[in-house]
Amino acid sequence: MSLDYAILGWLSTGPGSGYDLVRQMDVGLSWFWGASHAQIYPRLKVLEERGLITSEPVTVGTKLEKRVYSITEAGRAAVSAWASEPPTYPPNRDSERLRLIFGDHGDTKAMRRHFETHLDRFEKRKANLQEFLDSVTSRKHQRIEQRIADAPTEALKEIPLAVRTMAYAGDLRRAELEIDWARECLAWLDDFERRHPEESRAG
Amino acid sequence: MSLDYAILGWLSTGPGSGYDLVRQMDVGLSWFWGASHAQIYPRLKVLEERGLITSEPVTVGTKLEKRVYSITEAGRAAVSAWASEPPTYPPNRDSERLRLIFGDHGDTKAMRRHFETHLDRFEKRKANLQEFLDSVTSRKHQRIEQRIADAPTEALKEIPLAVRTMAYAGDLRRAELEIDWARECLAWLDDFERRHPEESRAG
DNA sequence: GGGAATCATGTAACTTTTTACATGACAGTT
DNA sequence: AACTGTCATGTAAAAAGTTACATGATTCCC
Repeated sequence: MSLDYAILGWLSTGPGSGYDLVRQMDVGLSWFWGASHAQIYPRLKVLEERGLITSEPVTVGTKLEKRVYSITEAGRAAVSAWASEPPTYPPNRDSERLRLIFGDHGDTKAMRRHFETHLDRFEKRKANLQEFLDSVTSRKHQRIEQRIADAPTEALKEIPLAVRTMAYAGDLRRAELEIDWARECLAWLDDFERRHPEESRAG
Repeated sequence: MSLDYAILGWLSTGPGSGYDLVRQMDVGLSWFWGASHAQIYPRLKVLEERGLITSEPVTVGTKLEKRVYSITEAGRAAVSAWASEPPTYPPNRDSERLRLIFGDHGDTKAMRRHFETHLDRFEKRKANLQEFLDSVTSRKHQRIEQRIADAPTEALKEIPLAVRTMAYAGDLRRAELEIDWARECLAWLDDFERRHPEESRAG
């Protein structure tokens, strides 16, 4: 179960609460594996039962308690074992392209809206990723620095930053490809509507 | 639920059995929405209960019965309504990149295996997509022809083929991007191992 | 006629994910 | 003192998806 390893992997860079993990989803982790608090809190309990993480309560103010989780040696071993497992590929699930293929092909206005939404979404995504990639390459992330510090040899210190750069730069290019694709689809639609002005309405 | 619309959308191009739909998953539909027979058969019953599809038993040979489903007018209306709904975006779930980010960064051999698997997977995917795209553009698909024939005006006959070409060509470029990405990651790894031959082993 | 592959359809148990419900503390501000 | 936003953690019910179990017919080849 990948969620387990998203949690364990994140905790392998330092302790944190369930809420920290929920926050982390908004600022980077969800590029790879998104999950809501309703999944995270129960899962943390399971991982603790299995001895892969431990927790201690921390009192904030006078009454508010949070549980701060840390990875155990067993947890680190589990991550290490998972890391060399062969990848498994889930089925493709793309509701947007499903709509494009099976949608109402008389309704070019709806098609246009969908392409524009696609374009907008990936332009925003590109901007966010660019910002995030910049912050990674200028080494502003405490948890990545921790990873670098934890590397057992000088040479291996290079890797944590490199894999993140590769991963996020890859995502950035994926976003750029989607932007190009949406623009080309819109250009085709412009051309279609120019050639067939009578069809340029909801069907 | 997108599976419903994958089923309805497919049935909107002509009647077919559950098994036909299962087969279809291997030859095109699963590029967008993969599903196994264990999901499809129960779902067909639900859609029939809701009046979106109807079925009739067809006897093959002397005893074997199959149920052939057809979309109803209510079903077509449901597809049409769904087609103009705004898209919803599911959370990202990419276990491969999760492994890259949180995997064992001392084990460069495992990293290499993962990049090679990625490369291999998308090279195969590219080849399959290329073949499929060729068969689409040379109009060898009966169900696409049906879509074209069903278009209410001459101008709209252009759309079914165009959207499929856009969709599969987009997928092809996505596959090509993944191939480039994997090659670059491997090049980085080659360079790393050249610079640090002592780390070129499982850690 | 036997065997293998494929056609054809289903169910049961389980896991994973989503949506909604639910609660309460703390911090700032008007 | 009331209000708003954020911090913080949970549960319950439902939906969606996977894996395994299960059965029988037909077709084709040997």
